[in-house]
Amino acid sequence: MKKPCNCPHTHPKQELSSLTTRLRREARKITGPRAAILEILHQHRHPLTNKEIHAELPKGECDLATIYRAMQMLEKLGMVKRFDFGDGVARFELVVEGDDGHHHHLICTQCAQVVEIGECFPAEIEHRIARQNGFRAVTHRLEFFGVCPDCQK
Amino acid sequence: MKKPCNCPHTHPKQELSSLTTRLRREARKITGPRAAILEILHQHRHPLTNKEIHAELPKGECDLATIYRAMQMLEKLGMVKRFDFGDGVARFELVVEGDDGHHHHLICTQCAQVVEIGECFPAEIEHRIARQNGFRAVTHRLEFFGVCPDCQK
DNA sequence: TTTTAATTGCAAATCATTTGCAATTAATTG
DNA sequence: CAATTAATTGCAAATGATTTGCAATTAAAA
Repeated sequence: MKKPCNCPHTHPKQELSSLTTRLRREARKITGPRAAILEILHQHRHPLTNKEIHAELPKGECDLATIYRAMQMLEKLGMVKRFDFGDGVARFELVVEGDDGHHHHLICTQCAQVVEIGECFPAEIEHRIARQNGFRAVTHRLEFFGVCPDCQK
Repeated sequence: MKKPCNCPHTHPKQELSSLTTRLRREARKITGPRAAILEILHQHRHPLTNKEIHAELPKGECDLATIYRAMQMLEKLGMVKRFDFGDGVARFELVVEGDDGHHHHLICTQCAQVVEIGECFPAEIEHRIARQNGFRAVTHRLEFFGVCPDCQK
């Protein structure tokens, strides 16, 4: 379950400083480890596991436990979104300010390649499901799985 | 994350024997622990965790490791379907013969009550997603979360 | 009933994630 | 800029779910 992320895509420059601003706003310290973690998340568009983030950091830069703690905090602040691909490992993606980060992925079951999906579960159907069962504040967790072009060869 | 399953619903009688038949067909032994596990799954319509299954069994009836092994095997044979509610614990449901068991749930984030959902992600949209990305054999994992009627009070 | 391969119990091993705690440090204050 | 303080970190140990090695047991075939 891994694949080098050779995408040169980085998020808009502005974002990084806005991230530290957001942290400060919450009375949180901008520490070396945190800046480094945000930097890594910033350079990858795909969800990363804590272990992957740890591996990206210069050796000894930051403890794995610190990354776990940072992700918990960032998630609580809504700066990061947690994804579950069903393999028992949490993955995280930076969330653009003002957005809730809700979206889905298409994952290759052979090589774990991840594609971000624009589609979402139809809101009308979700509302109907909520109504029919008397539930409130209904959302969903949705991920697609299949075999990518490369792995079909 | 638990709730007594006070549903008297059991699956059609016929099923149980057909289950053992299926096992035999696969050159698998019908052992006490396995029969007991199938019996438990048979009496519950909601997904159960291995620990819950273990708790349902008469004390000392069967080791937890045996249940883990049995579920792995039953899943491979397609007799059981694994569900992931995102809380780090696997849940299983018996699959009706001839069916693939694909369906979804609506889970209360407060009391963990589970409702089985009839709706599914629209096939046309899924096909489009597969096509647009060149993926084959695409499926999805989908669960809904919200606050149930009881927990709204 | 014998033979044999599948299965089980039990303990130890894995893995991801969390946590206690003392040492370190960012940010504030004077 | 130095002192003060609460937040943060590293490290090791603790958790929890799940897996695995292995010797003893047992279902099913012969």
